[in-house]
Amino acid sequence: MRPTRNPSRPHRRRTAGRPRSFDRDKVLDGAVEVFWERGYRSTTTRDLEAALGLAPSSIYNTFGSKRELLNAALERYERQVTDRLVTPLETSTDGLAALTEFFTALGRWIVDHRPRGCLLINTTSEDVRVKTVGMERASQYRLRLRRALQRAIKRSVAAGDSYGDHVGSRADLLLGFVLGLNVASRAGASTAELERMVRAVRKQIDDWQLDKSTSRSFTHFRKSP
Amino acid sequence: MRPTRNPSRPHRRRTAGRPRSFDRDKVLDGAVEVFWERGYRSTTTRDLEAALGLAPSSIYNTFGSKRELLNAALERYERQVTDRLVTPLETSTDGLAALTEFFTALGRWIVDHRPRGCLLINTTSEDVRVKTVGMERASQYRLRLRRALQRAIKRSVAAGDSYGDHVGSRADLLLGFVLGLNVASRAGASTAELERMVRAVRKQIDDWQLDKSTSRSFTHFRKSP
DNA sequence: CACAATTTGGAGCGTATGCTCCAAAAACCA
DNA sequence: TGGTTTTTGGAGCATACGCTCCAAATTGTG
Repeated sequence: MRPTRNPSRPHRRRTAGRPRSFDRDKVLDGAVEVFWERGYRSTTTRDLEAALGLAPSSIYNTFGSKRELLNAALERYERQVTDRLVTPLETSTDGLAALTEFFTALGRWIVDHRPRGCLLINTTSEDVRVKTVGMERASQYRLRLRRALQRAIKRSVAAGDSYGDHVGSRADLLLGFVLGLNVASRAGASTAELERMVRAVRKQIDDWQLDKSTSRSFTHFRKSP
Repeated sequence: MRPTRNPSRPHRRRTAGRPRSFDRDKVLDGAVEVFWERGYRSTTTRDLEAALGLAPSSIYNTFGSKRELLNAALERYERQVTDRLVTPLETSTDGLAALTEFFTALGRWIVDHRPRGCLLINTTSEDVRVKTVGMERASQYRLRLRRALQRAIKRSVAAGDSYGDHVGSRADLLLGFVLGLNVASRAGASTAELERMVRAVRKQIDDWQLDKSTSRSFTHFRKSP
């Protein structure tokens, strides 16, 4: 065991040294791209060196190991997804409309990044034996997203837009569908297929809405004996 | 280039030779297990040799390469899933009841194999650059499953159990959810979480049912102005 | 400028990995 | 039984891979 510095938390410099020639966040963005396309296991350190334009010593000096670089990349990826998709859903005061907007934005995100799916999900899918940090991260992300979905449904109930029973179930349904969309993209679904799926979930959300003359609830009522 | 025989289609023997000491299908079952747990990329040929109890020459003589072994394993895996889950759905004459049974069986399957998810989906998630046979296979499987789901919904419409609009959308919703369930398992969802998800989709299917006094459709009607 | 501190380039180390090669083994057939 | 064909065990090859090491470069400081 050699006494190695913890690369993730650099101590304050006592005296000066040669400064870094690259921007840490830009490099992480590059790492996200590579891992996202090739997966963790199929990405070699030489792939990373080439894509990031860095020598191995720079990478290892800054991030410590390939696995830690992945973790840092995952953190950055998650924040970008969260900022663009989850936070708007969380901060919205709308109910079902917020859900519709969320799925519209998600659909755009997924189509834009087709066929790469979700980096977080992809990395958890590679080897079940290694308990990755990605898995912990994905669990927390799932929890957070489900909570946001459920709260939007509750807001719609409070506004009288939607019926009030099994709110949690509907959140679970949506959560499962979000995961499914990502994996459909990764598994090679066409843009048309993905967009059709997004329309499907939005239609279902529409059907949860009460008092909408064009909605299925009317048909529903009319067909009842 | 050496003239190599095509291992996947052994020609009929002209004269005898030493017979194989193992059962091809049992070996494939073993390969499914290994690939399912570790993923393709993290499975080494030595892992396979150990798990299958075979020498490398036996594996390569029989299957040709690691990739071809995966393809053969995928084929076998797909048939098992199909027999247990998809065929019952396709051959059933029920409508929504067939869907409920399908998701019950799927839930059991997924919980039984937690946290391995779906081998087909997992293998498509590893490296987006290589156009795997698994990806083609997964696309066809998705198509087939969607068709089966849609037909069940249509049967329920024909039987007067369900309203008749946007049948395709509902099939897409269910299809996306199936994919989501698998990836939730792989991503470390607990048994409780998975079962909750299955209950959620079954509740939604229930809500598609007309003329059921305990169903949400009644609430739906009652709450309408 | 000398010195300490840090990063950079890049050679290269030890092991892992997919696969091959070949002699020995084990079957059928004449 | 001798001949032919195929499989089996396992040594081993060529490359890939994660990572290390170190001299040179580049900064601030005294």
